[in-house]
Amino acid sequence: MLDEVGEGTCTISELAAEFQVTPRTIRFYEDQGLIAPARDGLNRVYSHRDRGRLALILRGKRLGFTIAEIKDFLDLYDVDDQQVEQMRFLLRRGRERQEQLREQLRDVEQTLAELAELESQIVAHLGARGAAGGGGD
Amino acid sequence: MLDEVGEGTCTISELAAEFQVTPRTIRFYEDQGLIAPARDGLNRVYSHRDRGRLALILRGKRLGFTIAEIKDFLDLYDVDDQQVEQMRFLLRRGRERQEQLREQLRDVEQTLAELAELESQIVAHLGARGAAGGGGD
DNA sequence: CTCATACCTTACGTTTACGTAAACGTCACC
DNA sequence: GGTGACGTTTACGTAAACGTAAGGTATGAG
Repeated sequence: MLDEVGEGTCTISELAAEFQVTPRTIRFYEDQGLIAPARDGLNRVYSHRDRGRLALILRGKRLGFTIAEIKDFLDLYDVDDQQVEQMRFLLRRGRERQEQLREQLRDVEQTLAELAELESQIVAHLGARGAAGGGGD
Repeated sequence: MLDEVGEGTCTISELAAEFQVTPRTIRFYEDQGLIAPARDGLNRVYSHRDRGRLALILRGKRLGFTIAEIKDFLDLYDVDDQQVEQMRFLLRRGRERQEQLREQLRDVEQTLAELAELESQIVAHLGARGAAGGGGD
């Protein structure tokens, strides 16, 4: 066990397991410049800070941002909190995304309504033929 | 003007313009079996019904469904009312889709919540520095 | 020495939904 | 009778986010 590089450090597969992703995914993020772990020879060594970055990356993904967007996003959190301009930028991006999502929300709701109607029509139709159409759950 | 094939009919580029898509897109949907216009020789001729189908396709897309899913979805609206077995199948598919959508709905709502929180944090951060960060609407 | 593990890099494969030529037919018009 | 607008088919290109070998390296165990 020669990997005594630091205290809160870990390997790529450990980090991957911790965040429920594959090592490949983490390397991919590195390729894209989202994360830059230290090295012990060739091997990647992840610090507490790296762990934080990965958490932010994955949250960005949950929010539906692209890798490129998340990169900007991360660079924002990088530069110590001074950059008011960049904060405003992020604020704008976030609001844009909110609008997109609200539209999506309306669409989904409308479709749910239509599907419900379709369902009741089918049920009625089946019922009319004496074939109880409960679906058999 | 030899295109007197019907009354409510139109060409591919007319339809494309009407729905803000390219002719290529419409041909692609045809390739995938989502739509099947009549032909005047080689040329495609779109009916009122075709127009309705395209509208449904595009709505499905806005909802983030794949083409394959939309195809099933469309077949749903096609049903000749006779086949009880098929009705039951469709009923099941419809219900499955509703579940998917409800999940999606929850995801979107959660994401919106997270974004809102992010926004308020940023606003607070900007506010704390005396830089009124209203976004300048 | 050999094996098994865990790591590495390079790089092609995958899926979805079209974009973008290429090469051709055909029609109305001047 | 050439020009341009519009149509056709066939087919390769593209972007996102990894998956998935292929092949090399380092290390501890037996």
